[in-house]
Amino acid sequence: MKRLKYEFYHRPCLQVAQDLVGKWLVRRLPSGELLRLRISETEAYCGEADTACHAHKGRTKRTEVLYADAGTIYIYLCYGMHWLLNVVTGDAEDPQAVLIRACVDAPGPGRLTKRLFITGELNRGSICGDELWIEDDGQATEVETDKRVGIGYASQEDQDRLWRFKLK
DNA sequence: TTAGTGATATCC
DNA sequence: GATATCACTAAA
Repeated sequence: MKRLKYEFYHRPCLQVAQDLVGKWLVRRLPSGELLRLRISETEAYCGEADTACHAHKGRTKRTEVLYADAGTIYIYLCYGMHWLLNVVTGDAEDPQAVLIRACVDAPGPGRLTKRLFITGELNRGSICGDELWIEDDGQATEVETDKRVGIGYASQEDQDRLWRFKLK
């Protein structure tokens, strides 16, 4: 098992999103217990030019994290009850991120975070730290693309982009 | 299909 | 200050 480092995340978000499929998301609980889930679905949100990206209207208190350097964790509360997990990619000051949408045995971004006890406390943390990280088992994976979901507010053009990546 | 839930952004 | 909106889920 190889732990993914800064260099992995310091690349264009489309590439990172694709490469994260099939990797292992590892969570260390305060109790010390380790939980591992295999990532089965991701989505890329590619900066201010992408109207589906939270940062497309510019910097706000909430999107500030997206402007941080690669490997920063971006977590926010959706619909008042679901924590969604993202990882910042690319250069600092370039607000792009990858949403971890699902793992094997944990379909849906909200369920995934619930299963791993992930909450807003981890927001702004590092994905290379000791609370949450991602490992590569070296196994080859087949990835298929699809349209992103839940972004009806974005431009038609952006809604049609195949920026969702799934384990085949 | 629809209700539930609360932070955030945007508008007074 | 108020309200509209949301990268969702569970129950029916």
